[in-house]
Order: sequence, then C-alpha cells, then structure tokens
Amino acid sequence: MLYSSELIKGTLKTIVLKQLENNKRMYGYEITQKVKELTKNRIQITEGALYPTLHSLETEGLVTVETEYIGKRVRKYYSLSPDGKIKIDEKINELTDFFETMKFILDIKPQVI
Amino acid sequence: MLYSSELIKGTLKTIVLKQLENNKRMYGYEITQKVKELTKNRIQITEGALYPTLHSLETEGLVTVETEYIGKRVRKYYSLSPDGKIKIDEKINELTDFFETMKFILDIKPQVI
DNA sequence: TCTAATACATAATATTCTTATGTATATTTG
DNA sequence: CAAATATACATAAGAATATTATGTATTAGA
Repeated sequence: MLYSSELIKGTLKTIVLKQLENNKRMYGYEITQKVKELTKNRIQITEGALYPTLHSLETEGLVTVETEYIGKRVRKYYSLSPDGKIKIDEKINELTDFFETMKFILDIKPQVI
Repeated sequence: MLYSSELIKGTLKTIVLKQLENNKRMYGYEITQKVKELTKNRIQITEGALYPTLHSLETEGLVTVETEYIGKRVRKYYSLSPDGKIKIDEKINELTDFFETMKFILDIKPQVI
C-alpha cells in the first residue's frame, strides 16, 4: 500500500531533515531507500520530488553538502546545519500539534498498536 | 497559533467531507467558521481554497447542493452523497494510517492529553 | 453611517508534487 | 558476456492545490 500523493505534500522537508538528524550524513538516493524501508513501502520519495527539495534545503541553509566519488560515480552527502537542527525541532513540534488537531476534528481515536 | 499552510495541503477535502458527515447539511461559510472554532483558530480555511474545493467535490459526486435564500442573500447547502459517505471513511482510514507512519519515522511519542 | 461580518465567486500567482526524460556508472542475472 | 536492473545525480513539462487579491452583494452592529 502506498499513500495517495497529496498526503505527503508539505511533509517531505520534515521527513528529509529528520533522516539527516537520525543519520548525520546521507546522500539523496540513500534517503529514499531508508524511508521506503522504514515505512514498508508506504512512502516512496520520487527523484523529481527529492532533488529539488534537497537543493531548496541547501539554499535555505538548513543542510550542508559534500560531494564525493565512489569509483567514478558522484555522491552528494547531506548533513544538518545548526539552523537545520533548530528547524527540525520546530517542524516536529508543529506536526505533532497538527496531528492531534486533525485527529480531534476527524474523530480519530487513539491507536492501540 | 496558525499552522503553516503546507500542512493543510492534501487534507482539506477530508476536513470538509468530515464536517458534512457530522452535520448533515452545511454551507461553505459555516464550514470555515466551524473548523476555525473546533481547532481554536489553528485551521482557518480561506475562501479561495474552500469554494473551488466544494465545486470539485460536487463534480466528483461526493456532495450534493441545495441553493437557498436567506432574505436576499444566497446560501448553498452541501450534503454528503452516498459516494461521499464511502469516500470519507476511506480517507479517514488512510489518514489514520499515514499519521501513525509519520509518527513512527519522526519519533513522535504518543501524546498524553 | 461606516465598518465588520456574512456569503458567494474567480483570477493571478506560488508552491510542490508527478511524470517523463536525460546522463552515466555499477551490479546482477540469464 | 550481454542485457537488464540498480545506483545516482539532474531538470523540464505538466497537474494539483493552495495563497492572495479582487469582485459583488447583503446584513448586522458600533
């Protein structure tokens, strides 16, 4: 099962920043695979969404980049910047609050896992 | 506090359909006020978002419309169609699952209210 | 009487995604 | 070993859906 695409909208930057917080240093393709694995194929980040997002995060100063070569193949490793560390906490707090509000207005009962 | 706009994206139709499930029959402006009140001003649906969404739901056959006049002022009352009733259940199930997945990958602990 | 609230609508614009395409290297499989 | 698949980046065209601005009109309240 894959979520309908509109749900992901607005949460992609948060997902990417969180992965960088958890793993210190990741490259784009690695992020897509990690998220796919963690969500059991429910969230599959497309390349057309990922790379512009990473470039945007870089422009905003939330991540830093180091280019490396693995053999002849290029890889761009991304890391959270100090601003990025502040931002991810803010975004998670806002999302947490948002989820509670949505669960309230949609009558979603607490999930017992 | 108002959520940053990108969070609402992709959930507006679900919010509107759920209000119609709860209240049987509502007009557009009433929906914005009800959601604003229920969320303590956290979610404020703008008119530019609401009316195209209602028209879209009508085109999809998920809601039906009745136009009434209150004095000289027009009001369009919306109600869930049978297809809309099925759709809102599907959307809530998907959102519930999505929220759990997001809480998992973002390390959001269960909220004790 | 003026302002704010109610109530609809649409157009221009912005954002952010999907889908398609492009380039190239590395690995796996028949 | 050739072909297919996976890895790894990137961007452009198009779609969806929001914001912001604008428009029209009625009604209520200071």
